[in-house]
Amino acid sequence: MLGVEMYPSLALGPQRLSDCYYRDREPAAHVPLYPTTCDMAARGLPARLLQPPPATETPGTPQDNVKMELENASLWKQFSTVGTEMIVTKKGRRMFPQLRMKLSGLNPTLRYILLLDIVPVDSSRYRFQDSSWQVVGGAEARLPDRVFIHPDSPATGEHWQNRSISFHRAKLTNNTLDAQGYIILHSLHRYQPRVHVIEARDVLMWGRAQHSFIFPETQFITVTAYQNNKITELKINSNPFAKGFRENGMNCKKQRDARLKRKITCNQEESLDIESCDPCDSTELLPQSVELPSSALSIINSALPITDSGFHTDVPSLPDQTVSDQPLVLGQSFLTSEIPSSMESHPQTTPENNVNNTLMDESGQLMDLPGYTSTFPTAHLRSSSHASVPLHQSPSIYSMVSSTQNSGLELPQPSTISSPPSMSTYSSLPSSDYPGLNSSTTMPSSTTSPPGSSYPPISHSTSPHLLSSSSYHSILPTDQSQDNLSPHTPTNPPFQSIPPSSCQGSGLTIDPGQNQVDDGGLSSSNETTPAIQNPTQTAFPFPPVQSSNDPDPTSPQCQSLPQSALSFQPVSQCNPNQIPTPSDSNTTPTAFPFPPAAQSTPNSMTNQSVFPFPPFQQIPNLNLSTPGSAQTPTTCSFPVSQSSGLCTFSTIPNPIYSTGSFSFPSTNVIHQSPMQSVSNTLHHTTAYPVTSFPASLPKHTTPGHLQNPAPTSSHTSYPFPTSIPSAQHPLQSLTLPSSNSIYSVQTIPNPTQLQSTFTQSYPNPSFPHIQPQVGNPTQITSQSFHPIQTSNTSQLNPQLPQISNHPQCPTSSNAYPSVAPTEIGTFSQLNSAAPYLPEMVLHPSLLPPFDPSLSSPAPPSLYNPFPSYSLRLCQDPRSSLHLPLRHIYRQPQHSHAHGQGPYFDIGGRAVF
DNA sequence: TCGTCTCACACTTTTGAAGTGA
DNA sequence: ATCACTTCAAAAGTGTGAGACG
Repeated sequence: MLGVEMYPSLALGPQRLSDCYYRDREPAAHVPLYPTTCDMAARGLPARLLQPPPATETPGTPQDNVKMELENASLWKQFSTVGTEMIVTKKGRRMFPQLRMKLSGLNPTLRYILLLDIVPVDSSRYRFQDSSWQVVGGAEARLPDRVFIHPDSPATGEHWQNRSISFHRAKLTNNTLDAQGYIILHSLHRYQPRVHVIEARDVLMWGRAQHSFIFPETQFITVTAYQNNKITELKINSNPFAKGFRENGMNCKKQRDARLKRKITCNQEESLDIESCDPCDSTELLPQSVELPSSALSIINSALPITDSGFHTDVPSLPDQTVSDQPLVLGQSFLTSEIPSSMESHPQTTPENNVNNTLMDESGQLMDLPGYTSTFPTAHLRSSSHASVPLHQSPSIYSMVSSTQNSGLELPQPSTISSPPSMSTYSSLPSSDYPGLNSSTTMPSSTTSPPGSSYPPISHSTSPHLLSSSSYHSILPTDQSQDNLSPHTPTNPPFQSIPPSSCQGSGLTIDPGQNQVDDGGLSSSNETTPAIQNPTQTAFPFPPVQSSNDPDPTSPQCQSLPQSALSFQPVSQCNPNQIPTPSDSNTTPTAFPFPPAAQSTPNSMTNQSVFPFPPFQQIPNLNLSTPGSAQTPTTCSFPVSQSSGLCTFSTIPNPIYSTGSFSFPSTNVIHQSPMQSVSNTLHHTTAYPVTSFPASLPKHTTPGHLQNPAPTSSHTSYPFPTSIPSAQHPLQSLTLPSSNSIYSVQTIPNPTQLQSTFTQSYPNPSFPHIQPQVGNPTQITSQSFHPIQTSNTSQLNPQLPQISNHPQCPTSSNAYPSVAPTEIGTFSQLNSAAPYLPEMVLHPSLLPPFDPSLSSPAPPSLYNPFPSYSLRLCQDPRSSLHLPLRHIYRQPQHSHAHGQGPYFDIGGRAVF
């Protein structure tokens, strides 16, 4: 089914939805939704429409405790330490490792939809140079976000909790014209997968309770061909489909070389003998016989001993590598804890077997060998405890921030969750959540930091100039970070402690040159790729594609913080300026709503000028709060971003929300968990940073630029945070102008602090992950976004401590508390670019999921159970739609036997 | 020339239809 | 006729390397 609230646009009242949707037994075809339009419309709608349907439910239900655990976190961490790369192809490529998680805390009787979306972590483009990922420029225009709906959706909480949930059918593509509904990503960009759990009481209604989860260790860089040999090794060793490339495999290099030789020899012989030889002669035989001595024998030798060895050998080595090369990575810490004892104990031998039985991912788990785990700090163990461990324990699990209504409820959970209050805030957010997302997106831009801000972290690490490399770091003064970081090192400030060398390998580094480039890019903002203009900012700044062209999308933009925050005014309200931009942006299909930098106001944000979008959402918010400067303009731009994200805040009318739930909620909640972790053993927060790509912050972000105005403080740097705020938007901004910064703050602890904590605790992940993405991921992960007064870093700092200290912080690092919706939003849009709205495509495969009889025995008492059938959207929604749903339409099912799974195309453009 | 992307290839796994037997 | 199990072929997933493209 389709969740509406996730995408605010969709969130319109049931009535509305009904118009567009209807249940259908038919296998669901892809149903792409175009949130943008929806969002737009939704915003225009009266608040009440947006509000969630009256809930019969009682708050306080288990929902509040919703937790998600990344089952194969150890595998992910392994990859993360090296720098996870995901192949993207035109035909679509599955992710490996797969996203496999376990949910807990759901109301067994309620139905939920699980969504997967992947958002850019920053607005940079990367290149693998000198054994590390370096920022080489601004990101390309953001594509319409697409959401993969778990085929089992909707299903009862019992259903989800009784099994591991895998998104292995989700495919990634770099084909911007993809009609399959796959998730479209740009190559050589860094992304962060997010999982959303949306309560679906009714087909028409989504998201009363929304929980979003981000696992920092799942960040990855998209590639068309693997760049890092270590990643290739890991993939081969852990992916059953790549068995053939293992040492003992039939398609291993030796074998291939041997075959090649054979061919060559054959050809030679043929050429020599061709005249005399009979074509029928088995060339193979000849070659083999000839070659055997050399290649064959060698192969045999190697193979024999190895057998599984390929795997095994590799495995051990990998861990070693990771360990040695990279000092501890955040992930590592997690790993240790997370890795199930069983896993650890696993002899190398069994991997294959296990794999067979388990998901492919599991193979990865197999990977987790003692050696590997050992790498992780013991301390983490606790937090990480993980997977095998009870949910809360598992470090991997992130507690969610629920946007759920109930949010106010408990959250007793020790480990993950943030204080209840925060929860409540989120709850209110539901819709806001997304908004939050949006904001996040904006953030990147940097509100906090100007262009640089978004990448601040990077800057640090990579370039001395830059602020702290990691997002967190970014916050820190450049100097500090710089000092610590080596140019090449991934630069996560946190990881500074880590030897550069280690970092280098996997860590991302920023290109010194980038800054320049970025700048240039910025100047050219108009160009198709905003990102380019300003890497950091650009990314975020970019308006959602949709917005650009579509009114819808634009609307979001317009929505820009101000609106959303304020009240989701109709698009029309948006700045004219902004609107135009979108058109301009057209650059990508996604077209960024945001107007060129010029539009943006210049004020506070110097950079902004460059980017149409205010670097940070915050700014907008700030602006709102403080009328000032350019912000306004910026806000406009932001809106887009906001809109782009899940955000649809507009839909959400929650009072709380309005109140500025933002700041706190997200922060509190989010933070807390992270904080907790951080403060204590976990460092989760740190972990997050780690996960995020460290180093590579785009140089472009020049420290100096922190446009931000001030309030955000953070210009310093936490772009993300800023974004978050923006997400918060409107409401928050209003209430908490400063709050904006808050996010940033929360999410991003002080750079310094963070650094200290993180770095200490975690080595850079090999991943270049920039931490922070902070903006996004961190926020999310950590949840942490405290309502920090973004304004000053200094402020942030203080907060940071708090965070760490936060009593509530759950011990288990592994468990990731759900991210506050807002945060999420930030991410998605996030960071970067958050601007675009996601496209949702519903795959046919979804349909089946629900078999009431099969699924949970217990019918939802609260509401009438709706049929499991997948929803069918209006086929040609567009025509009818005056509303948001217009975009929804039905896609043809996949011919593939294996359903790809449902995808929603949030973007404004049609899936086809 | 370089970086990036696409494609065909060989291999493995997964899937689902067909066959068999109870 | 139904169900469970096995077998087999096709489809799909995977990394590699050559080549094309800009």
